Amino acid sequence: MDSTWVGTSLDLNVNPLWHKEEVGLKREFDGDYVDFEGKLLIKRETGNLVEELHRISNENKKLTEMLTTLCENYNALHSHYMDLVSKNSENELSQSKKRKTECEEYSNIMINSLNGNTESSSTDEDHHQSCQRPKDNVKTHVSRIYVRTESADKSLIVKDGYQWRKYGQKVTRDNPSPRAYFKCSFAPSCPVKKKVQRSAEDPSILVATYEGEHNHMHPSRPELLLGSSPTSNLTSDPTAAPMRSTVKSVQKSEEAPAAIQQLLVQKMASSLTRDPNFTAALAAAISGRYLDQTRIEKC
DNA sequence: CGAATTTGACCCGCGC
DNA sequence: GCGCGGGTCAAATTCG
Ligand SMILES: [Zn+2]
Repeated sequence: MDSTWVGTSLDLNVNPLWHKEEVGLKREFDGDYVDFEGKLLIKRETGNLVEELHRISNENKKLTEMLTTLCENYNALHSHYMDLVSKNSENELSQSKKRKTECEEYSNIMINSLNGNTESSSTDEDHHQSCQRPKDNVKTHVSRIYVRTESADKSLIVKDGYQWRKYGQKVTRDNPSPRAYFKCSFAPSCPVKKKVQRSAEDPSILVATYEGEHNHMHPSRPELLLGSSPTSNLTSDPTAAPMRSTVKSVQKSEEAPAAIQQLLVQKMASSLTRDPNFTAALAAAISGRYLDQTRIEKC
């Protein structure tokens, strides 16, 4: 996520402008002679800055986890909503017209954040009305999800909040990457399956195909507390490694309709901005990321 | 030690 | 029937 991504609709203080000591610290450097007191002062300031960096990085990590879980929840909710909508239309349809078999609903959902680095996704669209009438198969709710991820290795994992058990992996004909088959861990009471395969054209996109509908609750962790004040969780972890956030830009321009993405962003943002704690925390997170960036490119 | 993953075998539909 | 390609099973293996 880059700052313009959120900065459009969220009223955040993106500019950190923290530590006015920086000017004083810069003034110590004019003239190529730095005396001992200046060194001491610089050392002390550096210590403070490092401590602040750790604190903010830690906070940034927590907020990123929060955002990830939020996106998972959003995705699960959206998928559930799609299921309800399709079921509803199916009921109406079966009462009115039995003959017209509805083509299975390809609901293309967007996911925003997964796996350490958060990125956007794009919906490929084959919204063809090919009302195929195979067997009386109206129950298979197939939904396709395109996940933008940067893990170029063979992890092939899509964190959507549910727990899956892998039961197969095959190489397919026209794709160098294998396809993984998963079942819901609540098998066989929950018949949901999903297939995950890296996209053939862009290897940084995972294509997850969900099939079925969960009949149990979302086992997502509800214990991460959203209402905590952003200044309260300052548990300074000395071993906290700074979050290595890979900064990158969305370059899938031609097949990523930015309008839909903006719409989703606005939808999520409007539901988020009602919580002032969250906005403040997000601002802090962005500041932390900004700090991290500058520190990385400085070292 | 039980659960989850791996991975080759197996199955099944489809075109020839 | 045969081969092929996608999907699943299950024994072996690894993992927590
Ligand atoms: Zn399930």
